[in-house]
Amino acid sequence: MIRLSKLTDYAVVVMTAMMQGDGGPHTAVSLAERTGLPAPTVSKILKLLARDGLMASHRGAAGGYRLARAPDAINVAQIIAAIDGPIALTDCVEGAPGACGVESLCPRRGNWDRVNRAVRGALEGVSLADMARPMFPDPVLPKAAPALPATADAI
Amino acid sequence: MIRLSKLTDYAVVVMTAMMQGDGGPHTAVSLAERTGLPAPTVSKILKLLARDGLMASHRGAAGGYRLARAPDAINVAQIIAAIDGPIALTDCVEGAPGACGVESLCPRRGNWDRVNRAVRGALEGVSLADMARPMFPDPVLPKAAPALPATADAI
DNA sequence: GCAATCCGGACCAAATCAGTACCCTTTAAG
DNA sequence: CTTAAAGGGTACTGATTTGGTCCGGATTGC
Ligand code: FES
Ligand code: FES
Repeated sequence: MIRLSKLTDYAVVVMTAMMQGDGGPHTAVSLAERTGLPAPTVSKILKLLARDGLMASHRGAAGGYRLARAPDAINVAQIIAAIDGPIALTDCVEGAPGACGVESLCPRRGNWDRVNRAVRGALEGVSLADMARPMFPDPVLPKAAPALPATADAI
Repeated sequence: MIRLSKLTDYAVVVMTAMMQGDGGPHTAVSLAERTGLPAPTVSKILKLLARDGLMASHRGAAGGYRLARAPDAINVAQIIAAIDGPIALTDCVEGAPGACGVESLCPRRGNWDRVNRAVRGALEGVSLADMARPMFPDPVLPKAAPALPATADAI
């Protein structure tokens, strides 16, 4: 189903949660409470995001995390890259030669690259601000539940 | 790493292999020989592709598989959908409500949909014919090995 | 009728992922 | 200076997914 990992999903949840409130730093546990996610998991996510420079972390007694950039300067491609590693759909797109089993027989040894580029472009086009745009002024408040068109939408 | 499954990769290998030769049907084992993949696996792939109408199958003594459409009328999105199931990056994009754990707290309960659409569009833009375009006139013949720019390319 | 071929499902082993726990380092507050 | 509140890192385990294999049918051509 080509799904991205649940952690990445959570990362967006956490980051959107950080967008609200004053500019002060958020601690891991406070974010966990607000998102309803387990605290250790939130901590893990924040660490990964900080490692890639999407978060500014501040240690010590009154420390916490803060978004490193404005929400519209962060796109989902960056978030995915931080959690799941580089965006590469296949093995053979990497630098490592021999990663692919059928290497010498395979006709399109570099054509997935075209697909990669297309997907990456699509992902870069969506910013964190876009993801947070609708509903979130405060609590749940699903204004009549958008009623997704269900399966008819999946390819 | 948001990778697509190895089976999907193989599916493209098999399909490009089917593009060469006359219009006659290909048997599963002959394709296995030519691609170097294990025969049962090839069979499995062909079955999945046939189920989604990408292949025309013919049973019986002189049976085999055949591409249902012209190579440029098949895009990678369709192949992925056939092997991996519908292209949906997250649970909550599906029709099933309650699939997502943090549902009621989650702010962007339909915004991954935007990302999905973008990715799907990107995938639909690449056809099977595109994937097979360079090298394949006959055997391996890697004309000086494209030398992919390695990691610098991954996001 | 017989052999070749596809069809559909069940099945197992391996890899990956999610989640948790533990301990260390850093830093501000008192 | 001391202490406690935070993040930093790593390692482990259970659950889930994936890759690959197998087998007993159903179909068709000779
Ligand atoms: S799949 Fe990697 S070279 Fe063909
Ligand atoms: S992740 Fe599914 S509703 Fe939020």
